[in-house]
Amino acid sequence: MALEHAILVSVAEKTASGYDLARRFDASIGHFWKASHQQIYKVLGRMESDKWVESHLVAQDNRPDKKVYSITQEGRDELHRWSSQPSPIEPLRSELAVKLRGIGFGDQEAILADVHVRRAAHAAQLEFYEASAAKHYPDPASLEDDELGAYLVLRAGILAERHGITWCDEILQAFGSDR
Amino acid sequence: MALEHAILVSVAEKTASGYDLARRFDASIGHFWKASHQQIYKVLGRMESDKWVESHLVAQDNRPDKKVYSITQEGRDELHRWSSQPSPIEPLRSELAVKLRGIGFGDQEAILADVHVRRAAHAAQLEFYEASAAKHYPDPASLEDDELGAYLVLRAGILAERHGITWCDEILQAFGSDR
DNA sequence: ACCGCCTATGCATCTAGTTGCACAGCAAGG
DNA sequence: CCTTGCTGTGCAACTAGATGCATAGGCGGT
Repeated sequence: MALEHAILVSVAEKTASGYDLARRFDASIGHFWKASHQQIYKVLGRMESDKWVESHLVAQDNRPDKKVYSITQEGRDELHRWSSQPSPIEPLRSELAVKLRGIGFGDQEAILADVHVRRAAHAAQLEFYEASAAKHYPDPASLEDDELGAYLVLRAGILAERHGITWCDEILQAFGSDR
Repeated sequence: MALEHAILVSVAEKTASGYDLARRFDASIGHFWKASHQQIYKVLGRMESDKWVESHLVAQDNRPDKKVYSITQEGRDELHRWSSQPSPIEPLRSELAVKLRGIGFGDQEAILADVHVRRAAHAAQLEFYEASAAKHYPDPASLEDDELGAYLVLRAGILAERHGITWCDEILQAFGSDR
């Protein structure tokens, strides 16, 4: 269960409310670990009872109060303990693969149309990641260790999208739909 | 929810018991859609009440009876209907990415050791997939459409493992641990 | 004046999937 | 003889996550 730890990393970088975290998950961490705001609030509650984080209420003008969370020493210890354990390799899960496997029983045209859409989505995401890399990490060779982590995560995104595009192209080419 | 459909494809290819399916999932489909035998039995039960499959008991010598499932017309219709819908792009989920993102708060040495292990696992899996491709699909250019599907799924596996290896290498190189 | 969107927090319900356990007979190896 | 492993089917309990709903004030546009 890594959502706790993803939140812990995010809160360790900078204190945040549940709402802030939900937005960060939409914008950055969420590219490789999705979470809805409902889930974030639920997990934050559990993390607070476990003493990994603590919160204080902050009143604001013209907007609702917010509960700002910060990491505790116990939270830091937990992060360190967790990072020293090996992480399981996430199994692949591809509905498209299942469809391809059974393409003889299905609707070939619809599947290939879907592959076209998927290719475009991968291409758009790749463009986004590459723009992000060019903007934030123009000179990767000179990064500090902690920035390096974030950069390598972005690299994973770039590699994954390229992999997705390559696969789509192979599929379309194999079925002669690459026009 | 694609497990139903993964099972449906497998049963459409060849009738099977729950046990057979569990083994197929271990050996082939399971490389891109994991399922435990408990889950398979549960889903088979639901599929039977939905009339997507039907079963009959087969007595055997020196081993327990088994319940052999076959696909119904309704099951075939459902497969076709399902394949004509677009499939959602599966979000990435990488615990290692979370660790890298927070490597400044964690145990760098342990994380890199884990990356070494992971690289080896990807390499072994790649070797397995490539051997499988060489054995079953020596001449990909001349495949029929239905074999093409299975071949392209294997290609996805190969591409994914290569992608995994590339990422591991980038990480190790970036942290100077590539020796 | 009303509509929709943003900030902000959360509960309730449902589903998919994991983990642990149970039963039962046969075969093979030490 | 005993243990381990294979064939075969399943239930029960739990957890993570998705989905839908609720509340509430302010802000900007038509």
